[in-house]
Amino acid sequence: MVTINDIANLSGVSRTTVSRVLNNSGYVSESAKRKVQEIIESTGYVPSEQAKSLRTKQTKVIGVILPKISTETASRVVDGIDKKLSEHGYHILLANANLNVEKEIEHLRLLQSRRVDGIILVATNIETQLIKTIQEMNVPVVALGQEVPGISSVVYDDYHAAYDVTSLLIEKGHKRIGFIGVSETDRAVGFERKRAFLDAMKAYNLDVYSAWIQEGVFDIHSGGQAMKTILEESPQSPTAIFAVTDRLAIGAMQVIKEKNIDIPKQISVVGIGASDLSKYVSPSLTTVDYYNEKAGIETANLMIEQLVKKEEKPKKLLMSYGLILRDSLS
Amino acid sequence: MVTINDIANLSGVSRTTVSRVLNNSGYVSESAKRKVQEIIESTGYVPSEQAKSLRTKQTKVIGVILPKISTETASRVVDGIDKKLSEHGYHILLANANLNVEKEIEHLRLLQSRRVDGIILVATNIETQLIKTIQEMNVPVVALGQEVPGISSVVYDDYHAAYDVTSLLIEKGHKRIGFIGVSETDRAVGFERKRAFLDAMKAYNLDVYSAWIQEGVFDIHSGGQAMKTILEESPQSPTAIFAVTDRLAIGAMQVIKEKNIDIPKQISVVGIGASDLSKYVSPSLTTVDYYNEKAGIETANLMIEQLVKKEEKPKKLLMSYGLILRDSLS
DNA sequence: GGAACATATGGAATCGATTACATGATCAGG
DNA sequence: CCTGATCATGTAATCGATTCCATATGTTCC
Repeated sequence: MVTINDIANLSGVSRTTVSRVLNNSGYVSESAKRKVQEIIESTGYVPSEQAKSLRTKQTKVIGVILPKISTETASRVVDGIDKKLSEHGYHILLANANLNVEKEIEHLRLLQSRRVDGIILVATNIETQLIKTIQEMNVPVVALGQEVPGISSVVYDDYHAAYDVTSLLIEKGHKRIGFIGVSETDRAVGFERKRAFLDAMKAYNLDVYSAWIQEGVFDIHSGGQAMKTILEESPQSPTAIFAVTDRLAIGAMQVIKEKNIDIPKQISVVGIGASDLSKYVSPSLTTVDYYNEKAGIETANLMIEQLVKKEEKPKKLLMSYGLILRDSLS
Repeated sequence: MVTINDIANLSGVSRTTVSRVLNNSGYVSESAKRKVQEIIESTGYVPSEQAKSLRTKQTKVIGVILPKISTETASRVVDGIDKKLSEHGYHILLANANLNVEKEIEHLRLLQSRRVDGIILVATNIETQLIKTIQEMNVPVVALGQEVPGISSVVYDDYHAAYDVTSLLIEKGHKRIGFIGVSETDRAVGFERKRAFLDAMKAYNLDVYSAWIQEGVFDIHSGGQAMKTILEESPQSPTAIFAVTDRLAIGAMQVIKEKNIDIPKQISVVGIGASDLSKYVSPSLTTVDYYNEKAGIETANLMIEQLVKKEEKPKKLLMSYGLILRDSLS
């Protein structure tokens, strides 16, 4: 591999001069510049960012830790992050935590060893050990999806989104409403959305039956299982189902349709996420758009602010959301 | 940031010894080892891969160039790639070409400047300039999705998949078959799948009407547009539609349903891709599973072979595929 | 004509690791 | 007691860039 020294020798100048040509800095005569560029061209020399980073102390790489790569949310978010970061010449180093907290911590260390300029943590469960690790590192970290104490984060407005969805159902006249959630250890999706649901029900003085409150695990199948339980374990069926994710909602819809219960005439269903799926299932699913790509962009923005403007104080950004009314609701 | 020198000073040994402890190599006394480890622990020292790579000439990073990040195919593929690469201690540096050939070339250079150990190119259109650039670089490159001359590639069996799908329709008794493709500049999706369709029609002595051959651009909407043209521009409608991607097929289905034409009684629809969507639209879509994650794994495997076993000779791997029969076909 | 300044270039230290080589101690075997 | 392993550690070069500082040559202005 050809190095700056080769270029220097071949052009008959010092590597200092070559460096000047490369970075367009300092004084270089036109003739020297031409000569050097000519040699660079003919040798196909590409300077090593490696070596440069070692000296300049910045890699122009941002590590992105994802809970899982192949999800719609993740890919939208990464798309947004990349859009913004690439504008500023940053690259993304990907790390897949695979829903595993230990791996998340391991990746933090790994990214640190790669001397990334910053780390974006697309978070699920926030654990004390994780927070501790983050605080020990002196690399800017920005979280997306869950609030992490002490660092900048972009969070979805889970509480209000879920509250609005529930209110919507209630205002449409529903009184018997079922709920399909996920484990409350997931603070945003599990805990907050459930809290909002319960609060809204209470605000409207509606009863909540425990048999109608079920839990799934983020996939379509478990949404169906939860729905089965709701339908089978109680004498009376709810007239509406609020599932905390689109996939859970779609699983529920499948089961409802299998039982020849009409959606939305007999049971309305709503989800959260505005997945591609939600638009094309039938009936189309009423859901909430979380603007994931925008969230990615905003997260990258916070990162850039910390890197470029040396912003120290952690910021918290609350994303807005949009209700999408479709046919699964009446 | 604490360096190996700091550790050396604090532990009262040379940095050579620290390096030995770090890499578990050479001779180090138990006492020295303990001392060094203790200091490392207490300072939270993380060695710089940066500096290490500069010396050892390998970064343990693989660049992955994607035509577009937020697609189902891309995320499945990346998932597969990451699974295999992480087993071998490699990380992924992401590059988004955004369906832009110039950006693809630009990213090749950028990745080269980062001294990645290899590059995986998830390809769409192969252009001569791109091939030239690849050949000039002395970094292992593996392509996925399209065959690139001179380098290892993993390709889907577009021809046979499309031929099988067409035969399937014909054997179900369909004679009037419409086709929704994409631009033939996309060799795999555009050219090969169309060629297979035409070949199969010919083999069964079936006529192909030009009004029934339409083109879209990879999204659901354009599938619908193509379908509208097919239905409106010809006196007689086809009894089956073969769309080269699931999204095109789903767009077509939407339009067919809007016109109150029954799927599959009046028109059957098939796609390719086995997208999540295909399973949950109604009727569910008959499609072809391309095993994207597996393809990602295999691609990573080829890369590992080149890196670890120093395999020189380019290999070509043809992926298998699986027909998924669902309700959109009769 | 010399001080002050702009222009052009190179020498050498530096970033944080690895590693070839040298050196010194310890110990076993003849 | 000497020889040659084996063990333990350190010195210094190296990877490929950037950058501070020194030096040399013009150029300008009083």
